[in-house]
Amino acid sequence: MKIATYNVNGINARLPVLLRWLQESKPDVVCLQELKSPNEKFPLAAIEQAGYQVVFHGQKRWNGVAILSRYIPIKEHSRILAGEEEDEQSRYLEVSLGELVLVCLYLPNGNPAPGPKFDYKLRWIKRLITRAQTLLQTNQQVILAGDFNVIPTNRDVYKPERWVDDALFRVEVRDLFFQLLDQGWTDMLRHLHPDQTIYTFWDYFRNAYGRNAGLRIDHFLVSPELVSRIKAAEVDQHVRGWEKTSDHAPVWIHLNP
DNA sequence: ATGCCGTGGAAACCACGA
Repeated sequence: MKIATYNVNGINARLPVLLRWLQESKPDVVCLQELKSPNEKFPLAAIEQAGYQVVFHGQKRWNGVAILSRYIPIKEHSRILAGEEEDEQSRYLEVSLGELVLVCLYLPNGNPAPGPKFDYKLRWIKRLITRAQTLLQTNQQVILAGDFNVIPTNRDVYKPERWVDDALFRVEVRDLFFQLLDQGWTDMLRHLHPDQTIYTFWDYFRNAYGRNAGLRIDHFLVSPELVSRIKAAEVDQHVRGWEKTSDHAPVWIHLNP
């Protein structure tokens, strides 16, 4: 089973690219982030016509997450990450697909740091840590996938020294990310490519993609019993080179039965 | 080293992203 995550940066603006990539890559399950669309404007018919059933949680201007599945019925658990009642940003979708529990997440960017947005990011990761611990304790097969907006280490960014004060790379954020990993999750892209430079995002300007000035911020974290079943984890990097493309590239894993 | 680009919504600019 091929499971992908893709920050589309606007589902309606990205629809042609998304459909082209679905046709080419043929993922069985897809987590989407940054829909930037209210529910009533979500292009449901086009995605269903491409062969997917969909669960989505849109929002008027920003954020928004969705899960697509070709064969396995999606059973929604939650579209809320517990721990902050007044949080109305659509950034979390937790479902089950057969035996598998899948979380699609869009972690806050957090810039500028320090500031209220950075504080919100730190609180959001702490809430995720709490939920992730609960999920691990159920001994289910769990995958946390999405745009974490966290650069884990120096080799996940083209020029680390330029990013030390950025909310994606600040030490508080990375400490929390590794606190999450220490619960027992495996960062699958890094696990299968320990020495490779891997990026999933390239800025639109300064020819960032052409210069390969990228960041690795889209991740697959998987629970312990799943690790040995995952035979591949890759970035569809060429999609970032398409016309009218997102600033993120799709990322995927292959899960053996 | 910088939202320099891209998107959406509202209103011919602004908020936001990373």
